[in-house]
Amino acid sequence: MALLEHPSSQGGYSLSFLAKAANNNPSSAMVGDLLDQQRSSSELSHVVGHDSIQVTGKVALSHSPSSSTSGGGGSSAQSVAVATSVIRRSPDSPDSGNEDSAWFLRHVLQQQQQQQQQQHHQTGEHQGSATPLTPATSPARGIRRPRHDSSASDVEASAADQVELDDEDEEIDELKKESINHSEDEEEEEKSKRTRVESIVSTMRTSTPAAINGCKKRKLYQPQQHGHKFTSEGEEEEDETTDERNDSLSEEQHELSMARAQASSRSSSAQQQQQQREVMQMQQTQPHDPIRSLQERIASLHQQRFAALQQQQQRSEKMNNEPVQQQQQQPQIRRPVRDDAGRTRNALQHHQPMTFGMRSNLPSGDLSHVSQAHAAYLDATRRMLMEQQRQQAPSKSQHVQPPQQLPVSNVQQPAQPLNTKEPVSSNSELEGLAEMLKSELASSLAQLVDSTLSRFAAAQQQQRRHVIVNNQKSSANSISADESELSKLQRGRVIDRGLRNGDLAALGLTNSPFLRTPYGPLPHHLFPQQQSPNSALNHIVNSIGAGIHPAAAAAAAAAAAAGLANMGQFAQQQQQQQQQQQQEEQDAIDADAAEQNEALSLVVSPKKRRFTTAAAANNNNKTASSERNSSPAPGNHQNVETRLSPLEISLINHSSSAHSPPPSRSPTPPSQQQQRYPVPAAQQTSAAAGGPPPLLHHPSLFSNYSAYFAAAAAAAAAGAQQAQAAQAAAGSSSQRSCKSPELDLTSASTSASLLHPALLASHHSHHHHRSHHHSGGGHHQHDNTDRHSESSDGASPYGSLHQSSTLTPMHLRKAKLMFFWCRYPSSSVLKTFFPDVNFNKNNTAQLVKWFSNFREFYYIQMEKYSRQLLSEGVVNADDIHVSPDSELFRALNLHYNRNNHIEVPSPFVFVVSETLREFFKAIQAGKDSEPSWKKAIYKIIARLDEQVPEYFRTPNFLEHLE
DNA sequence: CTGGCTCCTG
DNA sequence: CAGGAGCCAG
Repeated sequence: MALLEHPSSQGGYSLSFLAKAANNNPSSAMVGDLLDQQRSSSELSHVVGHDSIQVTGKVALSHSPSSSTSGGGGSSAQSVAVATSVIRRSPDSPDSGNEDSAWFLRHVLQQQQQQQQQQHHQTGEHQGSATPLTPATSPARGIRRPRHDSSASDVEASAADQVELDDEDEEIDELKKESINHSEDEEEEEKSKRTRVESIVSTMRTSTPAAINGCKKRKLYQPQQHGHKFTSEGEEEEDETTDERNDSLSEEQHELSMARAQASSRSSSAQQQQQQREVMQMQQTQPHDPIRSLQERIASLHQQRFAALQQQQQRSEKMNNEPVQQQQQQPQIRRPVRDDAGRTRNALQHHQPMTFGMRSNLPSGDLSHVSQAHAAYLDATRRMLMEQQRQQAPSKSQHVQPPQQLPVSNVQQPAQPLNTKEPVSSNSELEGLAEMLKSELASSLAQLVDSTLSRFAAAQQQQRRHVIVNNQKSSANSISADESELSKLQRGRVIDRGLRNGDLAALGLTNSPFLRTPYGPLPHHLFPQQQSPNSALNHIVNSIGAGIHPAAAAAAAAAAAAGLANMGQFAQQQQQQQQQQQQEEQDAIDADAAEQNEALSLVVSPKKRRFTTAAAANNNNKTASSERNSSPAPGNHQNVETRLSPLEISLINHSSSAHSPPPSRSPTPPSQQQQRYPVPAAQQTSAAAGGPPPLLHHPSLFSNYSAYFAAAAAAAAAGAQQAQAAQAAAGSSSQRSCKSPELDLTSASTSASLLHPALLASHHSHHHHRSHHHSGGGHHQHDNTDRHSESSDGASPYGSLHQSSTLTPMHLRKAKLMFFWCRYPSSSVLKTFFPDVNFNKNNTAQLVKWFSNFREFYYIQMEKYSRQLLSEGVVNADDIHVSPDSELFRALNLHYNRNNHIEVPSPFVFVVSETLREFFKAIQAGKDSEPSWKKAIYKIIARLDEQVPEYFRTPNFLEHLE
């Protein structure tokens, strides 16, 4: 529940920002949409892997501790319903016309036309099944999947689909009914979102750098998130804004925006406005350009997906009563949920809690926007097939129904996303379409990206940079609304991530400069690597990377590599790698997200230094963002809100809901549980219902990031070669850290997560030298340092790193921040987080001593506070809920996080509450009179250690700590 | 014996 | 926080 709080608080900001962004920066929103679309499209090919991943993630989540905590299901379901309702509404293009400016109206009209045309095209292409996948079908799926057998469900779904096409409004009404309170707001929001999206798309077309990014669909999501995180840096600003806007937009809007974005991206590459118009015409009439035709198809597919997702969500909401069904549905819903939840949350503050709950549920499924997208896509394709079959022979429709089972199949068969799903549908047509789309998208995207991006990227990049610079120059308050919006949006997203992640996300570090830094460098790193495979890819990557988010660039590079390279095997390998990396990265992403959030606060201090020019540029951007955040209240507010909100919410939930107890007693923090322990779907549902919210959040966050990371990883892998990837993985695995054996077990799944793709890439590029040295030189250093005084830093032969044997106050700060995750770090692990230190016996002991001192203070505070609670008449340890705004946390934060470099991670909040309970119980039992009565508590707390976010290993980390 | 931790003190 | 003492485990 704590997680929920964070998002909500942030959501408020994000909402306001979103609104601003929508009004002020339609382009950014467009970019986000484009990115999303691109991701989805690109992801399609790789979907299979993602799906499988998602499933696993869900399982893990469900397993976690939540079984005990069964309370939140209802809320989550409601939130889901809300999201779905929103989505449904969004599909209705006509409604979107509310936007302020005539311009918006134009766009809306155009969009509507486009949509209609697209639909027609789809139908024509797919044999008329194109009708929106929509809600009816999706819900049916949700039900179906669980039940598998029910032919009735299939019939309903088919009927629903038909109805849906004609009567989206009705669906909307239903949704409204479901979410009575939220419906009105949602509708308005949806309309506004649509309009925004349209405007954005139009702007995108005109401005389009984003479009370039959009080329690589999958990565787009991830990059966006990253971008959000890093928005402060500047280059990412547009993307972030777009993302934020997207968040605000309903899923349906997303679909539309995606389609539009794709079209816009292409058009933008060619020519902005004219292109837009052309695209519209193309869609309507016929696409002369293969790309456009592809875009249209994709857009239609996306729309269908979204519709299906929405339907599923809606049904899932309905199904909430039935946990099992919900669980089954979750996989498909996950992605939409995440987007919807996050965005809706931003858009609708009232719904925030609900959306959070939704997120939590969905995230559990998680990871996978891609998987969800795939599921949606599959659903759409299925529906199409179904319709076709109906037309031909009603009986055949049943075959289509099998799609419900698809989730399972997807899970089993990660390799072929589209194909796997299609087979389920049992229609070769779908497969053919999927393949066609994939190939077309890949080729078209690559070409488009190359040509358009190369042209526009440079100009756009320059412009963006200029803008960023200007923004940076201006004070945070004075900073353009866009930037502020971006930063806010980023925060919001970060929060979302954090929530989803549960573990690290809670930290709120997502915005942390760390993350940003990696991204900045990533593109550059990626480029060289990618260059080897394809020059074309390099171009794309370079253009994208320079102009757009690194993540987007990475994604684009990956997509380009996959598509252009033709290297079937090679591409496949990359995809596989990406998938694997994505899984691993998902965890890392969570951490990153958390870090980023914190980073924002940290960013506040402009002191950061960066070695490379690119880094400098990034830094500038970051600093600007940081300044924004810090100087204006927003940064602080966010932190404060997030901190307070989670605990408060948790408390509220506990008090209000019977189920409330979620986190209280579970030995391990929810986040850990989620990541580490695979949970059965059934459990998941229970967890979602009553379980701790954090778990659910993870998946959604992961999905976005995971895609990005996967793309980045894939790009890196492709370019850099597997060897490097292996090294990176090994390094990350070895680095990871913190101990608790029990947790480590879980880490097996999460181990990969530690590494951020971006970080890895950056590390490789920048610190590749280091890694080599580490293996060999590290020992030498130790030996030398051990005997001799720590004195000189010069010892390090490692050129890039200026190592010193002395631990500086900055190192102390970093160690303190690390304490939020790890109370009992092993010295070996600890050393890995201070690569700039030449460790010898002395400084190692010093570092260990620090943590010992940290613990001492921590336990003193805990004992003190627990005694206070006892004196206040608290009887039941389960009633103890620590609020981030409590005196205890103020004291702890003062100690470990004086400058509020990071937001207190939710896992730490959990640890604190758990520690308090243990102390409380021990004191209550009078054990404090016993000799070493604290040791038992120490053992318990030692088990709660989590891996320190991978970004803490970033060489630039210290720079971020002012 | 070493490493690591806790406890106590300054 | 750092030092020092004491305890414990490998």
